[in-house]
Amino acid sequence: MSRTPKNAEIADRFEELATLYELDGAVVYRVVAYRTAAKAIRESGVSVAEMSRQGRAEELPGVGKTIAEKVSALLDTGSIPAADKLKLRIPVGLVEITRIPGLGPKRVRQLHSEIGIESLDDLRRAVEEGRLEDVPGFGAKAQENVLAALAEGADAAQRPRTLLSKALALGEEMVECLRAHPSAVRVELAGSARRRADSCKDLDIVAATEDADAFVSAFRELAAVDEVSAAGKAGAKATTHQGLPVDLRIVPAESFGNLLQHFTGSGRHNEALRTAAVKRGLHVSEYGIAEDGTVHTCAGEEAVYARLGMSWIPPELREDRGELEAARKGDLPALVRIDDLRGDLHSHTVASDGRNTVTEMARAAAERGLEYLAVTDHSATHGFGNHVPPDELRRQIERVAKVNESLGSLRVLAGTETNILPDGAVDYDDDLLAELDWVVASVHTSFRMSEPEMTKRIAAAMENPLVDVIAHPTGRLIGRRDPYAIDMDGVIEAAVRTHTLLEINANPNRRDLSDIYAREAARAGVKIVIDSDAHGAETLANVRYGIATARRAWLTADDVANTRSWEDLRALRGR
DNA sequence: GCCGTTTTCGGCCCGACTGTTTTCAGTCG
Repeated sequence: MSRTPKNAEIADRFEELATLYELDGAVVYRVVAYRTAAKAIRESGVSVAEMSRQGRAEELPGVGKTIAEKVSALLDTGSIPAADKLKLRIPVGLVEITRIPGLGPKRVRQLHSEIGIESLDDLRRAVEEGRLEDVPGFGAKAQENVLAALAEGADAAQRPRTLLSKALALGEEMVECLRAHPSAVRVELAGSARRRADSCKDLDIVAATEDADAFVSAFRELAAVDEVSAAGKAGAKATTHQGLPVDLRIVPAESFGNLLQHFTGSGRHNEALRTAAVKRGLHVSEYGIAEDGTVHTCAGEEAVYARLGMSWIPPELREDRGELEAARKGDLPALVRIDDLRGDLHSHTVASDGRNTVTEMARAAAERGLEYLAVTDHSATHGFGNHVPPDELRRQIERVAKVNESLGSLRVLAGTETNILPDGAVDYDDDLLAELDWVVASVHTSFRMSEPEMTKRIAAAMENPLVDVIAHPTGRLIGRRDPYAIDMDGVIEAAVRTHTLLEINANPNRRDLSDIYAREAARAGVKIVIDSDAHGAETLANVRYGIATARRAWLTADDVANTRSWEDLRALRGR
């Protein structure tokens, strides 16, 4: 690899290696070890390539001497010798076949050894020619399944995920309706929606009820529910009109806590939780905690964690990123809450591409209980919506001053979201920027620069003492656009040096910084700003998704700059 | 292959579902 590979690229290579080992029949624990390492590499907030060069790769959980050496080899030579060797024996086409649901490593191996399948094309021909029937264990159903998967295309296994905002809107509405049902005892949203992940594969609802049949009937009748594929006393499976699968589980009230804990996940969190429990002689499942043949059930989640010797863990932290150890030691952070926010420092008005006036936005912010709102319309070279040329920005400053005279306690800050040009300059003169209360800078053009160029570009903007915060620092759109090539370690370093703040943009499509990067930035001492980037009064409420990301990033109120009064916040800046 | 509130060696989460091997291995979440 000639340039520095990203964590995701390194992780992909180890995922592939894990599958190759799996196809080769290696012991499952070795395979699991590679998958665990791949996940740690993918989720590292700092560059694993850089860590490896510093000889620090083994600091990653699940990365030991062997895998650290393989990372190093990958960086030096562009490939992992063990993978090259395996590929001589195992066609890489088999790796693709394992992505077909129902076809795991054992059965794919069998296809290879029995009838010489080496690729998806081979598999298609074999089914068409009826040769699958020669393979023991492959009946009519298996052939049907393979044909269906092939018909859906290579990406069949990668179903589109639903953005958290959409999943939550549906899930919360359903839960609210179900709670209103007379037989409802407890109803909670579980799964990735409860953990506030970026996106959700499905919705999980856990309920305790006095009349399961009536409750399931009510579930079938929910406005959001389209098709119900299975229903019984234990729950139901359905799909919403948007095609989002919903899983309802009905459980006895006395073990509601066990089930809620189990179905909230994540899988990794539960796995780590159970591994640790086994060492204390406890066996955890969704039905209870078994100890010496006795199964203890828990009505609430707190009791589950308490029995395992730790404090209750907020769902946003349940990703096996150190939360279990912290909970055992009583070291969990006091996560930032939406009520901690005292201001919003990124919003738009009709001056650029917003839908409301300064006054309307200010009133809406005041109604949300905020003390200050920065109006930060797009700058002169924005390229879509209305431009705000320097003269117009000066008029906006006057407008803001007038609104402040007529308004109650909320303070409107005159600001801008100025463009970071390809050379790192911003597109207003310093004289004008100096007249503003608050300057947001961000990238909206020339996304396809090389990583060093993009990093240099953003660092250069941070060097300008009048730039207070970098908005949506990676430019990602969840599920639609990858982050632009950028070295976040370099950006964080520059932020520390220049006292520039970094934003968690709360737009549910962005949530940028991500939880991973926000955690890394805060660890490095960078203060984080959580902004709505509202383009209308109603989207000021989007800060909830920014708070969700911040909580997933382990941030406390102190880590978040806009939990402070405006006077305290302005003192944090690099000006 | 990794790791240490039983361990530097010997373990490594738990249960449901599926298809088809009539007793369970493989796969999945």
